[in-house]
Amino acid sequence: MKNIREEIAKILAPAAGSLTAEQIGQMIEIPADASMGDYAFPCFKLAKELRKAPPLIAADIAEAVRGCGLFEKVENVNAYVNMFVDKQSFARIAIEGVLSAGADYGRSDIGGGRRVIVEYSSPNIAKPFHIGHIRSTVIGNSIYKIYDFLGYDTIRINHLGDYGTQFGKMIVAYRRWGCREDVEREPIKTLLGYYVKFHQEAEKDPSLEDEARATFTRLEHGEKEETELWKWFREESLREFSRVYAMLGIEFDSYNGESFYSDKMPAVLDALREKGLLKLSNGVQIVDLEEYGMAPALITKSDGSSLYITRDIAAAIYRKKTYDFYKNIYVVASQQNLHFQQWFKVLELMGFDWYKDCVHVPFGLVSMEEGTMSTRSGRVVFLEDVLNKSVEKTREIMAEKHADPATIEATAKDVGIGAVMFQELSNSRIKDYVFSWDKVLNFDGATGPYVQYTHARAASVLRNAQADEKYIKSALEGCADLGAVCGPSGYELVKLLYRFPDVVEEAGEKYEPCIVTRHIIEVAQAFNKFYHDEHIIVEDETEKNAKLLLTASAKQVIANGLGLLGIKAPEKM
RNA sequence: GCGCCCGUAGCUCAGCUGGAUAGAGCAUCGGAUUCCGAUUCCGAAGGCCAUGCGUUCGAAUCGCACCGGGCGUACCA
Repeated sequence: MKNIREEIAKILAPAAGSLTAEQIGQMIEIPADASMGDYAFPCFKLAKELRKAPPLIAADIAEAVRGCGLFEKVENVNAYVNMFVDKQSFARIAIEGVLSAGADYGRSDIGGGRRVIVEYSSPNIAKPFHIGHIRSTVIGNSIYKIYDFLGYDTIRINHLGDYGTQFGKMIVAYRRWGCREDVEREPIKTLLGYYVKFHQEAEKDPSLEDEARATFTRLEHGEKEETELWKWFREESLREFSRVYAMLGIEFDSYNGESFYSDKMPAVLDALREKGLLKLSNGVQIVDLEEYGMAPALITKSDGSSLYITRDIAAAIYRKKTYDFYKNIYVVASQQNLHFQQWFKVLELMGFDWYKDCVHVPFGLVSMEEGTMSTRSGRVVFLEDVLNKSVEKTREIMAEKHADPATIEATAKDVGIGAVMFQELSNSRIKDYVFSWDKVLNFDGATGPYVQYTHARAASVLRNAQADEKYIKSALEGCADLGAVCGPSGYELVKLLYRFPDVVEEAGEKYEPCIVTRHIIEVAQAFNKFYHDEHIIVEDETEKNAKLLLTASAKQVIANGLGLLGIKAPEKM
């Protein structure tokens, strides 16, 4: 597809002093107000070099560029050169771009097949999947899809929290108060109950904590009884998690969690020792990071058992060896910022120059009105409950709108679950938020169902016009006049569709799926406005075909965008 | 205490690699359907962009200070 910004930059370059076309390309703006042009070039920066007032420069550039065929109109307003691209040419470039690429529109090869690891979700085993876990899961999934789309060779890793002192606690609790049948009947809720009880009892009797630590140490040493219990808890938990992943439509290439690196830690300790990085402090082995303004990194506990930074270091080294990554992305809560800084610094001190390729992608905290979510106090909202309620609500709304039962059956899940995922991907990752049932079950305005509805509506128009793929393809070839989609609302939509590939790229650079989310909301709004302003299925063949091409393009971009968010785009709802 | 993050309309948030008049959604009020799907669309109202100083032709955006909130800060992850 033709890149219009580059074309313009080439045209401007001869008149813009010593700036290169690339520099100009970066300076070209898209004005907020369409009456100021499709593209604009501010001339302030040229004033020094050309020793002339910016408005005069703008006038000169406008004059020089005016004759070129790409523009319908060129104006100079104060220091700006405002360029109005010939609408029909633009519409043709945009629509052909979308429809010829189809589901691949927005895909690129800037990744060049380089390998990128995305670690996300990574729940703690034996604890329920609650609403707080959805963030890493859904954001990470979308980042994976975006990187895949950008041409990277992408690996998805679920770094399960399946190790550590918490399992010592669980085993201790199970031995004291546990019952095999209960666990088998309802594993996670039962295990959670033990975990909660452990903390209640430990307040009265702190020696339980020591017992838990000792039990984890036995597990780490491979003691048979502890290992068997641990394996059992792990299997039961994974079975429940996979049910939630199936609902969300999320998959992984690897479930190698913390325990996987258990046998790879002695090598890490050796390497640290060899580099002279290990120091004994209060009976604990640490890496001193004081000169970097950080608290020390705790490598082993006083009883010699491992801590999570040690496992994370081992995991990073293993991944470099196994996958030789170009980029190693961790989608983990912002609470762990310091942990990541320490960890990456230790990698650097160990002499691994690829520490620079490790990226922590943090996100904000989900809390409840009652306060921070806490598994051990039982103050949690289960994700599965949220998803089920959302699907139920969707069913009710669809029934109210007189959708037929077959459609409800086919799409209520996609819409209900999509609504929850969409909301999660609507705001900047870093924002904290307070969970609210009212909010999560609100489908009005800029929500997933709104965007999906728009997609279904576009699909419906195409069905009514009997405009299947074949029809659209031949219409594209035969349609000489796109004037019908160059009215105000049609052209706004055209411009948004054209920008989609840039949007995907930016979302990848910034690790921000919400950039995609917001863009497809804009596309949906623009399409709905177009739909209201213009009648699509009209008598005149040329006009109708142009409008159908735009409708098919909008539908495609919405579908591709939703796809990058991991959300389905229903044909009917 | 120290470190990191957040502060924009009544609420939830975009905009932050500086650029033309600061934008959405929700809520409120008022409109639009003999016509392709009203989970729609249009309009009104709503702002010392937390505060102060600085840098700049130009600051919501950059720097410093300060206030408010969140998170983290040695044997949990």
